[in-house]
Amino acid sequence: MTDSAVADGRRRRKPGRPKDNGDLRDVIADHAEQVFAEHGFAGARVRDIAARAGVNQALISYYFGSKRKLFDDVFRRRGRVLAGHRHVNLDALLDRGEQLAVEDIILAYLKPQWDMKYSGPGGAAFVRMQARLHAEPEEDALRLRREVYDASLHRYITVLAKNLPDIPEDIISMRMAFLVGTYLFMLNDLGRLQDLTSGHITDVGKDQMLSHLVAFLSAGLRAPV
Amino acid sequence: MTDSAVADGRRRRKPGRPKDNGDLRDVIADHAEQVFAEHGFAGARVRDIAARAGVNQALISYYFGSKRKLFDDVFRRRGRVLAGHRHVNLDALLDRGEQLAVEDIILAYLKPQWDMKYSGPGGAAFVRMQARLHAEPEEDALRLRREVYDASLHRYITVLAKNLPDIPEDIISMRMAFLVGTYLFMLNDLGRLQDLTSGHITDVGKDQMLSHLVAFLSAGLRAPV
DNA sequence: GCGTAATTTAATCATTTGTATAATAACAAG
DNA sequence: CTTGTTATTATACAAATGATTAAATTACGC
Repeated sequence: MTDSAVADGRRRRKPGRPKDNGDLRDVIADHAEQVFAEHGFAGARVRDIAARAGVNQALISYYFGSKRKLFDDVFRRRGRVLAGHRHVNLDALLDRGEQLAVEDIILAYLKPQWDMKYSGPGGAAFVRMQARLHAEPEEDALRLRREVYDASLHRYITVLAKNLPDIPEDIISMRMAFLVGTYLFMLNDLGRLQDLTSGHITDVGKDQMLSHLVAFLSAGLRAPV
Repeated sequence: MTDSAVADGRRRRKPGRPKDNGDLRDVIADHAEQVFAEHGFAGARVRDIAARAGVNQALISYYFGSKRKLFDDVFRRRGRVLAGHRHVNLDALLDRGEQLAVEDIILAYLKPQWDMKYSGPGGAAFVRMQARLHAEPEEDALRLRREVYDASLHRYITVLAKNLPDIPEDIISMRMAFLVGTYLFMLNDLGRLQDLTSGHITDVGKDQMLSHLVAFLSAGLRAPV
């Protein structure tokens, strides 16, 4: 339901450039995000994306070249935003100068993803795309992941290492990898937490959940070697 | 010479029941496991599975009915084994009677999965199948997950709650959900840990990795509320 | 030995899928 | 007004896909 002024109203039968030229490219990307999130790359159907975006199927070849390029494009778009926020948050922390708590650093890393998830359907879809991409062993997927995550994750590891002098940087690296798994898995669908635990978790709000997660992960990161 | 029988003189199998029935059903299941792990459900091709198993494509319909049923079947097969080991491990712990350490409980839960992963190609494939299945929002996938994980996870939560009286059972449930995400994500491909951390982790053996993980998760579980 | 049921194959079917092509309309430039 | 460029559509296609069919062959109970 990402607004597409073009999507519902008009049904032009004849080909040709419409009067109100569009950023149909963005409309396509938005809907593609949803479909890829729901079905994964292999499961997504180009026809479905085109239909939901309310455009002709050929348009997606026209704008993106191929299904794979569309996927990469959509993923990078959000990925860059995410990485940007992470960098900004860490910079802000470092500017404070004081000694940082592990909790603050973890929160700075997690919060952008959290906010993105709840920023709208597109954000939630991106989280699901990430979870799926992390389960793909293919080379393409690997490159994309590295491209998106590498830089900011590395900075956080360095800062954490400085704040946890008793723990070797190797271990911190490893634990940050644990962390990525934990939050992605969970953010992927909060609702599923209930399933995993047979309905025990019901009335925990998203903010509360985030702080629970930060507490859990911070304790793990600090665990004595 | 349009006779189809001997066109290529190689091993052209005539139809019919083979002398020694070598349970092709299991052969198919084994190879299906691999293919589903590599490409996910949607990405897997029935033809590919049949080809790798060295059987005719129709045979998989004959034995399993459909692609989806084949997937479920394969998944359940391993899932039951896994759940069985978890139950056994926990029973053994409880029989000891003494006060249990959180580390022991976590290890009892994780070890079967670990062992399975390193028990052979089938075990490793199953781990990847799990990671993929957990990223699927479809209803089918959800039911299957519940069916496999529910019972044993629940028991572990109860035992943990008894051993961590300061932490409400709700919180333990939530943290166990975190735990599932953490270990699945990581077990999915140990090699990828290196990617996530830009090659920082190299010479950590699988046993060592397991104890690192147990330390991390136990600390997280024990974190004060 | 014989008939029947079980197992396996080749061949094919009906769709689905990603992509390509040609036509057409809006718009800009000259 | 003509011409060219760009955005969009309907249509089509060749390849791939999950499933089915009919026949072939053998194991096995009687």
